[in-house]
Amino acid sequence: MSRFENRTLTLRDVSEASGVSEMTVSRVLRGRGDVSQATREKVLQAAKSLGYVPNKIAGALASQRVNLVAVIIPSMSNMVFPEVLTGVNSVLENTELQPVVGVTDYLPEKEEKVLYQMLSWRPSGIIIAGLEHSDASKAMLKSTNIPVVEIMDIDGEPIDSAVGISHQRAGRHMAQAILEAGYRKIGFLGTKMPLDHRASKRFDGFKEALSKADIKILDHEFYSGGSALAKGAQMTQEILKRTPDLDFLYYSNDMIGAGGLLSLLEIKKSIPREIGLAGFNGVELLEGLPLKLATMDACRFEIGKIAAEIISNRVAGKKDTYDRITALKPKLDLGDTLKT
Amino acid sequence: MSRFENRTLTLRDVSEASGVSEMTVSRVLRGRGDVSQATREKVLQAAKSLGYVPNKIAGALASQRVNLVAVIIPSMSNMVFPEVLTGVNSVLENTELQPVVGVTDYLPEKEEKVLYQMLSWRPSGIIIAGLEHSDASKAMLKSTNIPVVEIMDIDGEPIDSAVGISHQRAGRHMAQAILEAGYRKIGFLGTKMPLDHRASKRFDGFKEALSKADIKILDHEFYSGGSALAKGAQMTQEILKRTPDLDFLYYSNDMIGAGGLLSLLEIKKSIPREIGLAGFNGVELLEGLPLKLATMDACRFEIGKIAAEIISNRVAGKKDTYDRITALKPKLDLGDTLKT
DNA sequence: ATGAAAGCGCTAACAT
DNA sequence: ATGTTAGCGCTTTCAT
Repeated sequence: MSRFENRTLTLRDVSEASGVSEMTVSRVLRGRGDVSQATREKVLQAAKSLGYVPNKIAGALASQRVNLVAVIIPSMSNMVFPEVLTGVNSVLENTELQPVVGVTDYLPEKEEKVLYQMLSWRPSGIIIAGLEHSDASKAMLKSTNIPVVEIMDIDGEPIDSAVGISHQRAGRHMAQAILEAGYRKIGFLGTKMPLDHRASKRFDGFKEALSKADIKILDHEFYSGGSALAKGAQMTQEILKRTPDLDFLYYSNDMIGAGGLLSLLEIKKSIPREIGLAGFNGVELLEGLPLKLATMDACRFEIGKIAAEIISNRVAGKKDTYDRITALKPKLDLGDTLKT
Repeated sequence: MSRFENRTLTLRDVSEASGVSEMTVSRVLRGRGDVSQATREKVLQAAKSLGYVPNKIAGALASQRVNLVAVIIPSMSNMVFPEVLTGVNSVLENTELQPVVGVTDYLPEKEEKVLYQMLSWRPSGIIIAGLEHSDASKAMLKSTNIPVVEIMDIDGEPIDSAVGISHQRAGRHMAQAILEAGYRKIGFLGTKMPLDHRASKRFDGFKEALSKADIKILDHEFYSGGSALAKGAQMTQEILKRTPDLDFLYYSNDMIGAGGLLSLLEIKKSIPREIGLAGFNGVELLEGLPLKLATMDACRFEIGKIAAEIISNRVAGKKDTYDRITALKPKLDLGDTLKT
């Protein structure tokens, strides 16, 4: 292509090719208005024919501005976080800002590392899942003077601001709906993940609401790893073998709930009469099952969207349009598996 | 925290706090060996107590090295690309390199934009899905002198190197397996996505192998948008209403295949006797269905892993351990829905 | 509307 | 083992 095989092109190359100063080239390329039409065209033409791509590293260093937003999430592989990202993207697409994603695998040490990495790029904002962080992570987040939005959860004190739902409340509400429907012998099935604080909070809220009605969970089952659908089926069989008189199963996520649902349909259980089921998340993916699983929408897209709006507003210097804590209200969907 | 609320800390601050030159601080922080134990500790201590986070922007500019690998994929929301990313991560985790992901939504113009954005950060390597790119994208990829690995597909000429499977071959093989099993009245169900070249190639290969046996697809159905599970169910009902004597349905992905499978079980079709089914991708997510859908593994994790290895080897200056084109062989899994 | 000079915060290369 | 100097490729600021 070019004669310079071993280095990338610089402003200077475009400057020489177009016979205009580097400064003016820079102005044209950043789309600033104060350049004559004639020079603008000359420069654009030269840049294009050379195949010049600006160096953001140098630009960022000089301008002290990095149009990156760090998004730190625990996982990529379940349905929930990709949808949060879609929400983030939907907003950032229309701005100069660009999301950069880091994954923590639910490990605080990894969160710490990822956060440090991200901060070392001096992003314009941080969106990070959860309110629970290691001391070191908290220290980093606090001492930074860029906007920080903690997402998904609002049961706790945010460092800067937070957008999410109350998982305790979500658990309570599901319990109340189950009790109202007349179910009394309730089992819980979830992940063996002490570090998934939001799942724990849902479980806590759930048990709390039950105990107000003097009901206790009759049995529970936890899993880790493996295909969620298969695990859901397997755990369901096991919990029912051990405690056959259960009349309701609350699953900590829709995927294992769907596995349970399918396995119960196969053995011809009558749902929701004989046994009721509910999951959590509202994953659209699962629409199309023979019966629609009762669930609660976690407002994932909305959370991503609002978080990105907060960052983008702050970066633009506008005053906040959201409160320090934005509490979204998850909608309960009874589906076909929670009798009314 | 610190007295300097409005600027982030620099090497200079650490240098002053520790009474050591900036250069030595830099050496310590980059973990280079040529520093005495005493100074090393002094510096580390100072950096930690100040809460110093290095500025990679400046470091990258000075060293002309950016430890970023751009990963450009069409979508985040289906199961396939997150798993590729997991493969990429599994390798890059053990290196200095860090993946940065860009999403194109299967749109060539967006790919062009994302690629330009990525290149402007001067990454150390590029992993990009597919072999089909706009002329401008190709020009950018060609004129770059960093390693470029095109992934998922090998039916075509790579710019630099490629890792993937032949989707034409995958389609052919599935067709052969179906024919061998004795099915003759075959329907196809897929996405209405002319820009998903890999799906098209599978379809082409599939039709080609059928026509060698003088068989033509009896009917087909395309969809776009919506929940894949639900769409699969719906399309299946429709194609069978229109062409009731179909004895096999080939789905362009496992998700719609699963939807079809569930809907056929519900109307008590005998699978695989009365009608056979197959999908594509081998999504682990679906293990746990009442019947295991026949499918073909797309080697997603492996593809990501090898692509990252190629980049990481090249960056390390080692000579290539993989060929220009690495053809992975997808395994056919007959499951329970393709009779033998 | 255009240009010249200075410097962003680091690191390479060369002292000592 | 440690320090000094000179940039990296841009943008800011100040001239013209």
